[in-house]
Amino acid sequence: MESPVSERVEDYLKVIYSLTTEDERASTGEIARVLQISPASVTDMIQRLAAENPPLVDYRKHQGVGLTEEGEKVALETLRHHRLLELFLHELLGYSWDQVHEEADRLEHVISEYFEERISEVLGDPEKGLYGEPIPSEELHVPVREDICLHDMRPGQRGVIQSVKDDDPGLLQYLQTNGLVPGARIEVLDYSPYDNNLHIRVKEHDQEIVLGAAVTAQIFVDLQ
Amino acid sequence: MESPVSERVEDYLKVIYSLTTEDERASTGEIARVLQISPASVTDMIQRLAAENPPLVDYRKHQGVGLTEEGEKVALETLRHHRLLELFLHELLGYSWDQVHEEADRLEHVISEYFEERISEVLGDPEKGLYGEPIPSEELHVPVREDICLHDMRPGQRGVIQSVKDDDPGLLQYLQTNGLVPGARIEVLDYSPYDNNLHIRVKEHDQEIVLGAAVTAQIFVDLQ
DNA sequence: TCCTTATTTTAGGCTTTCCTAAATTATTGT
DNA sequence: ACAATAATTTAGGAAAGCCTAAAATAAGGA
Repeated sequence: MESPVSERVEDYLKVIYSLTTEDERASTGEIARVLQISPASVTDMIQRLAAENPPLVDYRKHQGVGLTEEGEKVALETLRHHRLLELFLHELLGYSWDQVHEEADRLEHVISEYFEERISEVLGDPEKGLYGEPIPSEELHVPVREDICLHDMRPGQRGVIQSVKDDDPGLLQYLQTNGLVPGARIEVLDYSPYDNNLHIRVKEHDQEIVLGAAVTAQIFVDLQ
Repeated sequence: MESPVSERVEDYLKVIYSLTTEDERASTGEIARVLQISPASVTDMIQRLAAENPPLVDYRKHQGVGLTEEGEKVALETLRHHRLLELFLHELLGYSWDQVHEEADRLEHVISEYFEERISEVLGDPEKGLYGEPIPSEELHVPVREDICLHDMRPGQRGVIQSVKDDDPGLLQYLQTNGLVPGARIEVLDYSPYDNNLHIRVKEHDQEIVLGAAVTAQIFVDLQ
């Protein structure tokens, strides 16, 4: 009933999962940008995923995609692998923060359930990842997301902007023009301990920006 | 100059390496049997490998294949990954002997050089694998193979028959008909401590056979 | 040696996943 | 509302790996 899925399909589902929120579907273009391929290729794959039995995504022309229950299951399984691997590489093999992501992205597709179990046990069945993000449980329940101040985020962390303190209209304007609005997906690229600046990427615009503490202290983010 | 190679190509090169000896090239049919695909597919792939730049195999129609220096480098790198992974899974993650092989076969293609370094260090830069086989060094030198009596081999070990004591013509005949000749690749499947019998598989014939101590004591094997 | 049998290769095709170029559908500014 | 622009989809095609059936070659026995 559950046919195994290719590594590439896992990649697509993972991206769609991360691009999707309560009431927001993922668009062809966004997926293409994240995966660094052409939009046409994405349409192609999406249609195949929707035609699977059971379907892995819910697709309607020109209206983006969402995951079905089956698709989400696969995405969460992959995500669990990823998070456990990041922790494992850091804690047990001495990887630095910026090294773990790439390795985990390759390993997540090939480790067995047994490998997952073993490293989970060795790590003490953690519920939070290297960056504080929730790790889906073995039964693929996702713990509630945690609100964290952007100011406290560090390189490698990714999340969705949840709220912005709206005292200063000028600041709000500035944030708006840079896409730093609730719902925006961001990733911290670099941190400077000297001036407390954060170098971040705003996924929507595929744009990078450096923010000072005065700004980062006003923004709250759900870790992904 | 060194273009990266697909996982499947690594599989082919690994198999050709294991099927090749001093003066024996690997045949299309053998490779097909090991990889469980059709001979036609093997010819196809072999020809592509020979057409690479630089070529990874040395191919002449109807005369089997051998590895070029480049091809051997890739095979040894993969083999090193495999052996280190087996050791790692067993020693650090508590895998049993019969569980390590399959997992290592998948992981060997995706771990980075850094991962290799890290587990090698954690394991104390070992030179012998889980089954006593030589592990290619970081510079891809293969330690000299060790001659071991089949009688002393245990489940999971694999090797190539090197020599057979030829006192007993009847025994020789028996060994011959079962493919137990120098060059034959074998794998120990089971060991019975009560009667000292070994249950082994002869790869060439994809045939299994149980041998008593009287026989196993006469056969010498190079561990792979 | 010559014929039968076994092995290898060629030919033609299929599936995945990607591409570019062209066509279609949405969105946006006036 | 409607034209210009942006996003998406369709069409046609390529490379990697696999397959089966048929053709070519090698090996072995009388």
